[in-house]
Amino acid sequence: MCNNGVVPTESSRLRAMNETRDRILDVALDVLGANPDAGMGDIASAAGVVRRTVYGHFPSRLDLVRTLTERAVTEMTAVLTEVNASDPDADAAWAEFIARLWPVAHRYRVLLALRRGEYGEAIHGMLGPVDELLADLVKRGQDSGVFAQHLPAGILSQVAYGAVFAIADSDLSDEALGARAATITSLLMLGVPETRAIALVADQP
Amino acid sequence: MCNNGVVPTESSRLRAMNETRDRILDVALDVLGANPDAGMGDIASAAGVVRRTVYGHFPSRLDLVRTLTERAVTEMTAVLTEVNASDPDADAAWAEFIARLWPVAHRYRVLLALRRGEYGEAIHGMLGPVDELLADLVKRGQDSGVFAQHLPAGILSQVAYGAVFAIADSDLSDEALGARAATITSLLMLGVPETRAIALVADQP
DNA sequence: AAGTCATTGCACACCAGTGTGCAACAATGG
DNA sequence: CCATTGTTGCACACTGGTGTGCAATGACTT
Repeated sequence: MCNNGVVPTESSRLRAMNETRDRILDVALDVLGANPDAGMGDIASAAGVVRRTVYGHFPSRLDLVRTLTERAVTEMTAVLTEVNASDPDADAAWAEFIARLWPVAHRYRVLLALRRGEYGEAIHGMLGPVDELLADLVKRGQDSGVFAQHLPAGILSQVAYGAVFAIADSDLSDEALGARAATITSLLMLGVPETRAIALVADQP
Repeated sequence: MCNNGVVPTESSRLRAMNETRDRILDVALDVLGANPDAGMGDIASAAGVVRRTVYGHFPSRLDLVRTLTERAVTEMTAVLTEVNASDPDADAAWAEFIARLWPVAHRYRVLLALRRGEYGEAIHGMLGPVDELLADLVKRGQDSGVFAQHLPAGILSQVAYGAVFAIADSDLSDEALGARAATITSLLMLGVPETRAIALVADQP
């Protein structure tokens, strides 16, 4: 009676099953990214699988989106808490955060669109913790004088990282340029002077 | 044989008809603003009218959205061309533009959401001229050195006025504060120094 | 008074997407 | 070899929105 808990050695069947499950999730990000209104059928065929199979892994469309969101929240909070604790300066923390968040944001940019309409409330609720961490960081920057105060921290943080997603969404061919541009732009709108913003970006690897 | 062209004196029937038509359009902005996926039925009942009547004025949902977009484009280009010609400094022009655009942007903020999914292409196409004017203004600012160049003018203008719409979309209770915040934020992300941005906003009535 | 016509209230067909049920199939594991 | 089980392909019912057709109504026009 071994293998009583979960996934000790993962028999080949289970591995295959998880692979299709993961593939569905990965593909769903792409497909929904291209068209947020895509149906389960579109996702299924894009994943090389039948619609019925998708429902085998995710009882409903909402479950799929929810799982996607969970992933995003997990990855984002991980980056955010880590950076938040390590860097004493709010502006440097923001710069590092965006730089490290960029690949994630680029992958999950569809969630911004999905936040409206239909599952908006569910997604919005799950993204709450991320929003709070973000607002805290901006608040810290405002209190220490490195960020502007023309907007309350809650809204300013939303608008700033909304811009990051917007840039991630724009058809920018160069990936690295996008990351730098997103960092600089968000820093600028947070009230960081251009010279300082450029210096911060230059520090990034 | 008078009244051969259009609307010379508008008999009371025609006036009533145009009133309902305009009411439908006005209400549609609100309803779609609250929920971009709202159906013709929702719009109809919100306008105090039956669904069938809406189809009497607009043969299809697309026609309605198109009319809405036409309105927005007309109002926006009017403001934009006027401001663009009058003000020699790009940053001052942008500040005035946003200030005057604000009420319009606030009304038509739904178009930002509608730009994706379903009618996205149609709307995007109609908004083309506005995008160009906007990009030209930003380009002018970049060439004269008042705007930053971390992003190409086309994308930077999109992101900047995307932020304006985002602020218009945020649940900001104070209207006047929203306009000022939108102007300052967009100026900041265009690379205008905070002091200059605040000075420009202070010049606004 | 008679006619015009926007509006109404119902009817309907149509479409697209969702979610479920079930019998077959095929690869894996004992 | 046989049982398990993820996958498949087809079936179906259901929902919700779209767009159309048509007779009846009632206010306005001539």
